[in-house]
Amino acid sequence: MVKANEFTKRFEEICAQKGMRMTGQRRTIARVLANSKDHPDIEEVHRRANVIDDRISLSTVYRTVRLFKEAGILERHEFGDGRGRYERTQSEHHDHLIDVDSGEVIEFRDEEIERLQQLVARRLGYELTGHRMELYGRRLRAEPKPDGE
Amino acid sequence: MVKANEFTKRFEEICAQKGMRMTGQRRTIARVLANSKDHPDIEEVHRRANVIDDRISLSTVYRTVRLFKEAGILERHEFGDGRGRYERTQSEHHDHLIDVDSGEVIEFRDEEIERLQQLVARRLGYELTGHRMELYGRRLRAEPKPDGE
DNA sequence: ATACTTGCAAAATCTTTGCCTCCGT
DNA sequence: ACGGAGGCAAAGATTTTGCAAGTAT
Repeated sequence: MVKANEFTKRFEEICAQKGMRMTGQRRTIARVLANSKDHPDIEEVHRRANVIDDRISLSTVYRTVRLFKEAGILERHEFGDGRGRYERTQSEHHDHLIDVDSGEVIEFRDEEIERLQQLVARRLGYELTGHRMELYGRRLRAEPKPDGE
Repeated sequence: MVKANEFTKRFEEICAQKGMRMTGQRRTIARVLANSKDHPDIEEVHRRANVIDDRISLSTVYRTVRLFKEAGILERHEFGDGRGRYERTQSEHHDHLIDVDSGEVIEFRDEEIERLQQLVARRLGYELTGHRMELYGRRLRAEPKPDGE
């Protein structure tokens, strides 16, 4: 919730800047994404937006999410299942570890890996412009962890 | 070409083992994949297979590729464009760097990153079962490299 | 009032599946 | 001959788009 307003504010700036209109639908979708701490797919964003306003169509969610993505304030991931999963861009980049049994997604950041990726790219004659990394794993032991799904 | 026969042979073993039939289509598709050093999508596999035998349908390519994938002798990647890209499983795992300008795919392997991925997973309480890593980059300078695409 | 947005339905992609025929064993 | 395999077309799943109507500025 801390950076939620920041997300919405930044989006409003971008809208104003590009002559795009700040509509109720966009505001709602921005709010949904700003408050999402997980990685919802489009259907899920649609579902959550519809809790606030059930007159938002799936197309609009697709179109709005595309806007956010193009504005760089939203990132798209793919975690194995076919559809795209979205998450707002954070100041600190991070990667994901997916629990192959539960589907749970854990975020992490490893400076050393980040550094090595730059290095590998340079060694191959490239300037790194981005990367995707997902680790898939199975929980070790049964540490007490009450949450299901 | 070195391991091409190995791929086909292994597939024939798997077929025999599971009571699956060694058909002309499968043989052809296996041959195409065995000889592909790049990362063709299904359409491309279909196209290449049709050069050898134009009576292979797209469905069959999909079905056969799925078989290969399930048998573990073929890997599926996604390099940003929506469709799946395939490559036969190599003895040595490797990752990919995608040239964001040309789409060219460069394979590489970095032991240190591999090691760190294991470490990160374990640190988070997981046993690493797999991973996906793609670097996206832009070529530095114009080093003499004769091949275009 | 203008032109950006939306909803809806249709279309576009990529992939899977039903069904009947065909072929490997 | 039996049952797996293939071709074809239809169906699925996800995402995009055309168009007429609605709305922010």
